[in-house]
Amino acid sequence: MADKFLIIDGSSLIHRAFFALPPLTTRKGQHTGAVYGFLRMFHKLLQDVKPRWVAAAFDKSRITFRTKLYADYKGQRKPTPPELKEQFPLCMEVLRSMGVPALELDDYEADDIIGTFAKKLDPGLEVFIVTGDRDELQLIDDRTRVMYTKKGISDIKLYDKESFAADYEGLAPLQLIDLKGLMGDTSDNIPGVPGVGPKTALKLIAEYGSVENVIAHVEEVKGKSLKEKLVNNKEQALLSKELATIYTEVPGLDLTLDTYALKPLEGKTRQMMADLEFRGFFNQFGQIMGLASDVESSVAGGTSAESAEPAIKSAVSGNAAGNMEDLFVATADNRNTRNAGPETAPVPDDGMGSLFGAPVPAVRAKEIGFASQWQEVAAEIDADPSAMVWFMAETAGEIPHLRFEAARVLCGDREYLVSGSEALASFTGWLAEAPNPKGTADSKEVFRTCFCQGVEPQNIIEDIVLGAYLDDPGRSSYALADIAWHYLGQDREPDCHTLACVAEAVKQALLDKELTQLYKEIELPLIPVLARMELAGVVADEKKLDALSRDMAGKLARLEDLAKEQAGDPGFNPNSPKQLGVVLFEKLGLPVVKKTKTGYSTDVKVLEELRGKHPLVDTILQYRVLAKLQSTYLEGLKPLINRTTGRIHTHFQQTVTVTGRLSSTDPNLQNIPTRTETGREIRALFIPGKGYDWLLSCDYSQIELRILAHVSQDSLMLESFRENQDVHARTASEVFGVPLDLVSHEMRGRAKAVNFGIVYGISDFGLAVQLGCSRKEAGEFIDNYLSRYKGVKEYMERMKTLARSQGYVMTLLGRRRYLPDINNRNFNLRSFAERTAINTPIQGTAADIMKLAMLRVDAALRKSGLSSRVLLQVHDELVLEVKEAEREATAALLQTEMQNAFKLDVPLLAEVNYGKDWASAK
DNA sequence: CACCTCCGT
DNA sequence: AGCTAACGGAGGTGT
Repeated sequence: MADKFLIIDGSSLIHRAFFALPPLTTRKGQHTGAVYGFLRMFHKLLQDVKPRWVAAAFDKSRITFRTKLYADYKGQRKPTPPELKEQFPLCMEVLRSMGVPALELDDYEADDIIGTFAKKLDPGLEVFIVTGDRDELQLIDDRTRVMYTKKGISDIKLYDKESFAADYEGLAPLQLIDLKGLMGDTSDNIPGVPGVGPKTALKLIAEYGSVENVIAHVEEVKGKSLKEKLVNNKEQALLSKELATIYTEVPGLDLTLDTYALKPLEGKTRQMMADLEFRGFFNQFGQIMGLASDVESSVAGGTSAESAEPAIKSAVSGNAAGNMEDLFVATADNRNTRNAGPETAPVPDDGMGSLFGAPVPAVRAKEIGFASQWQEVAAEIDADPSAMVWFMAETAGEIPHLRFEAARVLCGDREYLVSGSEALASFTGWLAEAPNPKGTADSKEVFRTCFCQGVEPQNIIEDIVLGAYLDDPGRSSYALADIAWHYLGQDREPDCHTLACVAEAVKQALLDKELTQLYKEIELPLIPVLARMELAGVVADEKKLDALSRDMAGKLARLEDLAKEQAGDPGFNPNSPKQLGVVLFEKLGLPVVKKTKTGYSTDVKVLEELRGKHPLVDTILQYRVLAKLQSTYLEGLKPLINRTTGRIHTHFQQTVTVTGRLSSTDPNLQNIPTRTETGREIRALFIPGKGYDWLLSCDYSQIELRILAHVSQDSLMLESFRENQDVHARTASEVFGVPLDLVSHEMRGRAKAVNFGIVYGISDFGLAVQLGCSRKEAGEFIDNYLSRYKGVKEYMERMKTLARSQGYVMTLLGRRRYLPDINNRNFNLRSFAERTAINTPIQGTAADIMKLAMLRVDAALRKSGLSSRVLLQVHDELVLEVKEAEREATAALLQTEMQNAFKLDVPLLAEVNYGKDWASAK
């Protein structure tokens, strides 16, 4: 095989790494997340491609040669965040210290440098280009392949001529420039032909081969408007093609191969990695690139305990488990209390996770296709009832007919691949019977599926996705592959082996952080409860929904006509904020109240101010309210009514919010309208299902403020709740200095806003906006409040100090949230982290308590033998459907369990209401 | 896909 | 000097 030359598009990859990975800073505040991600990727590439030579290319400035040509094009590049900008030179420095030339030129982009390499290098070499920029696919030829990071930094697709053709309708790589000529590329300031998107462009180029040929045959093109566009914009198309073309004749590049040969690492690289706090990284690269003599001797001599030891360890185990975790945790976590990470998972090198397509596992899984085969396997597994079983199941079908479609099972070193309906049915039953402890990745789906099959899984003692979420709820993804990347520092297939390896790391992290109890006693047991709620679903009265929707459609049509008339434009779209902005502020000349990033703001607040200046404003306000209700809650709900059950089955997400709350999707049933009259009509569509008579709702009263009273131990607040006062009125009385019985409605309203503000981590500005008063006035309210509620003030300070010193805050049940920006030099980021430090313990504890309550309610209902069932959770409210005969018993049970879910230093109050629909259960 | 707007706790 | 109340999901427009 020919020797390989690897060319790295440094600019695009660092960019990718920056957005794909969590931010990371050194103790000194140097941002290193993108450099870290880049190096991680580089390491992987060295492993997988095994190049003999490596070069990296960078853009010198963001606006360069080709884009300059069209610098006056209306679009502008988004500004590069400073945290990212500072990492480019850093990365080049690291690469150069490793002996990898990092090239940048004044007049050429990284693309051009790469293109020139690709074309000018000795034709006997194999060339690999790695990039996050699709443009570079045009460089593919017989010996040049492009590794394109499809998403994030780990999902890499290797393109050669064939795979390019497969993705681009049989086009040759170079025809990409023709495609760009027509469709343009906003991110590169390439205009293309307006109105021609990827689909049309692909069709045209597939047919005509090039932009020039499309223009030559423009008369044959079907579609009048398309033809017109092409004719009117032919110069622009040709220019766009030119802009998209990578220049491959960059002069003055050093093409001597020796310059790019990989060399052993020197001490300076080790120093640099240490400065960046990339512990362990140096040794990983060292294993591939070798070490120069100055480093080897120091390792052998054991002068540097920090790096020498891991070098030996990872050399022995042949993997880098734990390093990744160390690195990420180093920024956000409490560095003092963490123990050393590397003893996490033994990661067998099974050859998985190659960048090049499906890897072959070391040991093939045994395929199980018949029930009898599974029975044999089950007997083997059950022979040791303490043996841990890891499994991953794929499900198919819809509620109430969910079923498993395939399952992978790992027990010890035996792995099975179960398929076929009989074998899977047997497997499903086994989940409910086997004594073995089991672990998986998304157990809610397992429970849902098993419940549909009439069985209840037993001894599911691990859900790794959930565990990873508790370890750090702020991550952007909890897909198994991403979790594996995080904990193991490797690209891994999301399979049982990965699951088992990651599990060790996750379990250890939870132990270290004292999260195991929250995990085992609350979050895991909650899963089947959520699964039952989802399967139960809730009935929306479809007839009324249709009627309401028709009614609404009529009103909307009339308002739309009116709006068009008032705007003086029959093409006016009242749904378009952009068009509205033009009409209001340019055509009608109304004063601009507020601007958004991209234009005029037309939100409610703005329109309210403009009310009376033009009749259109009022029309739009009315239109907006109805349009929202119509599209989101009427038309939006319709397709989500299950055709079999006739009910709406939302999905409760347990690993989304940073504070520990649940979220609800498809549809979101946690934001059904309630405030306006029309809104309540929508809420009233939700009714008890067949066999039930009432919707019963129980909600916590002021739970967040009660938690604030508890955690702050503020004497006024404690007293207020212990005496069951109206807190907002009491606050008004304190802040405005009037006796409780003289508090006016308005004063109470303002005090209420202040109380909310406190919970959110108040600012005078925010409160002023909320109250519609001056900032000064708002500031005085706050000062007044804090001088009366001293304990609250101390609490706020305490949380900020705590966050600053340990890097995270906790809820009462120990749930953590990391605040990496708490010491950031950027005022806005720091302030945000400070407000979060105040809010999260409150909001998160409320979420904890609600979860406890759900477990208690679920258990108590089952024990009681009542047929009432929980359908929905809306943060501080549970909604159940109940039979008339069980109404009072259920209400009593519900209230008791909710109020006693957790012991605070003030009483927890929960109020029950019931009705024939959700609106009247209030 | 980013942005705006708006629904809830 | 400038920007600021916490946590979410969804629909629509326009690139």
